[in-house]
Amino acid sequence: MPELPEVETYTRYFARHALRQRIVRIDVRDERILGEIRKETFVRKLKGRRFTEVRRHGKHLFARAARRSEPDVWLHLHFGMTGDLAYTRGELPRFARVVFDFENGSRLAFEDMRLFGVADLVSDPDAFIGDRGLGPDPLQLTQKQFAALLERRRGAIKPLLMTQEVIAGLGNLYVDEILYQTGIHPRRAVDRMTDAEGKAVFAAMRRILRATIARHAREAGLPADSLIHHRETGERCPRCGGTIQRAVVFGRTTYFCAKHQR
DNA sequence: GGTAATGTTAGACT
DNA sequence: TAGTCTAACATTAC
Repeated sequence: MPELPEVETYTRYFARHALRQRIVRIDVRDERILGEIRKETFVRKLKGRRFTEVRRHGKHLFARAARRSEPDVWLHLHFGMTGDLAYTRGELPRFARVVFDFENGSRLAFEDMRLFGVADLVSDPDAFIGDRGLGPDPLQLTQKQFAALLERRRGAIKPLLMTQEVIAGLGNLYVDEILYQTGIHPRRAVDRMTDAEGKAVFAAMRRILRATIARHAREAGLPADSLIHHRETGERCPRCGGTIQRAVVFGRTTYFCAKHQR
């Protein structure tokens, strides 16, 4: 389930289990997950190294793999639509695509059923973020900076929030949730939003992301009156009694309340 | 069997 | 130019 809150959860999971561990073996079980990099290169560059730091930007995870007196290499993971991590001593997940074996006998599996994710290597995460043109991470953004992102924009709010080059980390589910909780229609033109609405979107974004990250840690979800539990046409809106509608916006299935989202 | 799925991207259109 | 749409990628679950 990889949007920003999930990738943040994977990052913490990585830190908890895989940090400071030496990689003794790497098993690329399906090369299609590697993108451009060759399997031999990927394995050769990581083997024998130790993960010393893990970072996240938007939906991207970076883990520094260090070896004394050699330049750092960073493992870069993108989780696509169905990516996940599993640290285990026992059975591997069915769709494990890359498996890192550690000195202590445990293994970290990068699994991804649909193979839309990527595992590769980068020399510097900041350079990667710059090259890719990724926007700022929503959790490291002030209200003022967020307001600046909306300035001089045409078009609808949902596509804007989904565009990783504008702001990095939001996906289909959480953008719908943010707009639902602020009462803004997904197709509302950005230049027809008030300053107060902009502030409300910013506040909801932070609130929802933080709450989701916090609740992932406890295996719970967003409150029962959140849109995420009612993503079905014809559902009764738990906030205003309106009807949940479905539309396609920016190529993605979008749910919203026809009554209170304007 | 048809459809849709939390993502990204190239190409085309307005 | 900026914004939006479509199709494609691979695989499963309903």
